[in-house]
Amino acid sequence: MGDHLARTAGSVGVETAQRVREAALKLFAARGFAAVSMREIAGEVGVQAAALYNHFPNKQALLADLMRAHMEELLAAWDKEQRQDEAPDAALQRFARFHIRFHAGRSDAVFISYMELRSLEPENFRQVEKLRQNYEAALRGVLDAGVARGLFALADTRVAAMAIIAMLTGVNTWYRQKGRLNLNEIEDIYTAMVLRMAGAPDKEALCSAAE
Amino acid sequence: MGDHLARTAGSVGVETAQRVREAALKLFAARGFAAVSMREIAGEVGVQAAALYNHFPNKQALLADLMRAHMEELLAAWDKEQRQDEAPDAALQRFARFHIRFHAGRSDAVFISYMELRSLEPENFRQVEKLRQNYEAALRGVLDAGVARGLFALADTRVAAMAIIAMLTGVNTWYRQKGRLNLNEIEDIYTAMVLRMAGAPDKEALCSAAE
DNA sequence: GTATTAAAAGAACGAACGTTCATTTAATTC
DNA sequence: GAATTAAATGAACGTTCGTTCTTTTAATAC
Repeated sequence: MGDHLARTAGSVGVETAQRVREAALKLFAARGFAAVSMREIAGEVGVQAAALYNHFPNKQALLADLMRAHMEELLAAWDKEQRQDEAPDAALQRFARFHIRFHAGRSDAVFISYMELRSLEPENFRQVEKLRQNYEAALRGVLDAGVARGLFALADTRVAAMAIIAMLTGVNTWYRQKGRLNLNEIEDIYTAMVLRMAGAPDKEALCSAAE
Repeated sequence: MGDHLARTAGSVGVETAQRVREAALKLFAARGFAAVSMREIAGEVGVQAAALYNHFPNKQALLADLMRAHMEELLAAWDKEQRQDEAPDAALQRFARFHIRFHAGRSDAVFISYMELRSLEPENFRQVEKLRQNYEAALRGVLDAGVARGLFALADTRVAAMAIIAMLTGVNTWYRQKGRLNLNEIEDIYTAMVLRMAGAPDKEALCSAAE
């Protein structure tokens, strides 16, 4: 007997915890933090709700874990992507491509990170918000450098950074793997728009049509 | 006796319904549809939860009412804003200013309309999504006209319309009435960015720095 | 191989949820 | 001014929620 009781054969803590993260990510993104129950997450993992508490102290900590992890991965990935002594226009182009590509593969985490900030308790919010600001500051650094060298014509790099990130992140609301455009095409379209938006000299002379 | 029972003096149905809408809008925006209870909404209005059901059949219908109303107001307002025979670049500029200004005064409704689509049951979702697509189509019409006349250099007006709307709507995540920039300044910055992004000939010759 | 620890189950907790109902009172109709 | 309708109340419905507790079994340490 004992075929439905207690610790199951082959269960490993870290593996279960990871499967809980994945299930929670998917469910929170699809229906929102408040609308998803611990029982649903547990059901997705194939475990009882009480088992979740072996891995996370409570529901809030699970959300905070997901959001913090996402932002830290994002910052680490951009850190790795950066090149020393790259010209601002090339760096901006790199940023646009990076942002689209990184986020496209993580639509659930992106959705959560932009939608569930309000579900975080103050201390968790503070931490995640700080990471988000770091990312924004990284882009602003590129823009500032471009303005300083006269490459970009931007009235306000703070606003521009937010506008660019909002625009790029918006891709996530409609991008589908089997959609009309593949990721490369989307990146091309957006980098062109971003560069032009920043007032960068256009190598394909799109501006030459002016006047 | 009777000081805490039954119909209260001076209560009028349509007024209470409106106050319910306002309370729900505020609470849904702040904490999300699923996280707000009917009792909280009722408390904000100063009424018992059961009284809400005199005005709305259920919680879902209340959300759908808010979202449909917001989208219909948006479309009606843009319809009024449009000018006959306006040049595409002027129309795009008008759209950008309109979108920012309209949304700035309705941050709660905007938040809900972009975040709680997933909380709508299929039929309600279909209706609201249709309205949203109409709005997107309105902007795409401006962009297409501009491309047709050689005023805009856009590789994909579908993508561009979504990018512009995402970028403009992003203002709502940070704009505050007493912030560093007033609404006029924000509109100036964004219209400049949008026009340049579309590749519109720049009257202030910002492109002339190129090459 | 025994003792300990880790990871699960299942039952139960009180609290809160959306909603319904019977009742009461105010406003309106005739 | 009596009858009707509209708008509220308070209590209650059955569910579901996040979480805790005890128990059981698997994996690990000695």
